[in-house]
Amino acid sequence: MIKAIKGTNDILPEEIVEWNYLINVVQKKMQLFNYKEIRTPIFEHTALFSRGIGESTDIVSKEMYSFTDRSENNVTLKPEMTASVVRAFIEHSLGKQSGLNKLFYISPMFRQERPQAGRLRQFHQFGIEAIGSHNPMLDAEVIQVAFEILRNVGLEDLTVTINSLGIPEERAKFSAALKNFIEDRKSKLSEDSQRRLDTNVLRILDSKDRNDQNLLKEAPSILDFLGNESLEHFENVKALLKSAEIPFTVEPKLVRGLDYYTHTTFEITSTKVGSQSALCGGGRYNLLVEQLEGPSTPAVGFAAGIERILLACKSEQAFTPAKEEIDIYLIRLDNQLEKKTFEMASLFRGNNLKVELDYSTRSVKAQMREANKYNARFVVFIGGEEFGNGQIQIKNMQTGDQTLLSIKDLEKILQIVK
RNA sequence: GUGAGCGUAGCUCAGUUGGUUAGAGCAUCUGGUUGUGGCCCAGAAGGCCGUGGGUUCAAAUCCCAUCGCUCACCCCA
Repeated sequence: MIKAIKGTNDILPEEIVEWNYLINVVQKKMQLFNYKEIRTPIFEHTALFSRGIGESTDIVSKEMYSFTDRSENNVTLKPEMTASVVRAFIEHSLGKQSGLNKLFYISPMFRQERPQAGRLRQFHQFGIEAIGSHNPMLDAEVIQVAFEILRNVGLEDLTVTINSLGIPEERAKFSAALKNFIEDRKSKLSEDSQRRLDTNVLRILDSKDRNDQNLLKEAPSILDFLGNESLEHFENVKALLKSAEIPFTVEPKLVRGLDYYTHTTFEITSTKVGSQSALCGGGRYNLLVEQLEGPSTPAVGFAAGIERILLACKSEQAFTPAKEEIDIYLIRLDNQLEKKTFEMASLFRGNNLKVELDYSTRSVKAQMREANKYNARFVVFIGGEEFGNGQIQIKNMQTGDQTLLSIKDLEKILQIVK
């Protein structure tokens, strides 16, 4: 038997209900905040991601689904959306048409990692890329959109953490200081963190190792290395979040793994989804557009994991989808009447009624059971003596009341059923 | 890439000092008198006990291998 590829999931009809609910909330919120949807191809030239995300990041160095196509192009299934959106922004000169582009997306992403709870090889994200403004209002707005979406789908166990990484010069100074601090304690660190000393010093900060965290208690804080402008930007963002009544905590150790972040970074986590607790992550990336050979343009955005959010919803029992029902189930008392049943179905469906019928030849009892299973509001009996007289029985499944009506009196039938 | 756990019916799971024909609940299907649901009752169908090898008179059960799944680490949504 051929099975789905490891780390990929079928989304069955039962689950689609939850997906649609979430996506609906996302679309409504995006509309309210005036974000425009953008869709980009599912794959891109590999160079876009290696240049955009950062050669040394884990995503690029070991998680990408890359291959060469028949024309010997190096292509990659997109592991995240920011690089693609920025590419489209540059390619279509969106910055020239409008000073500020507020974009959102909903799309599958691909990363070849070992799957676990809340981590898949094909997963789905929605997110925002707001390109074209330095204003801290936009940082705050982006966080607000993410937070409100999560709140609106019914999640309560949410933690918003924010931090600022400043500008590259400030980050470099901090990196050096941190490296210094750590070199002295190198031997006491976990193996993983010792390795990170060479690859990415900043990431030692969010090591999960308890001992590491203890050692890091007295480590320098990025916030002490920020210049006045960076500090002011950060203070502004915090003030705006407060005014929007979004609860947050400042976490100087929140560095995030992608190279392109500057200034604000943030994360929204839940304790309800297992080890992969980040439902949403994002921040400002003022240098990426330029780095991808576009005009120097500031930007800020986030990405949120749909599967993780749904996991959180499930464990918080955040929403209970409404029971599906159908308007009419057609029951034929006589199997000779298939054509007539089909015509009746067309007639009702033509009047915007949700109709179901039996496609096998089954007893009336079996058909009734099916009608019940489908949550039919009404059942129409076709056949028998009354049918010879041009009449049908309509049964209200809730009350059990049954009415005999003439087939030709469509007005009356619709009146009862509507 | 590293580590741990688990594979028995469509689903959730019972089933070892190795011993008849492998079970339950839910779901499915059919009945419970002429043409009527839910609840209830009766019955049916559904399994190479993940796969391959080994030990044994005898393996779902013990051993080895292999595949698959899950969770965790790394890292990220």
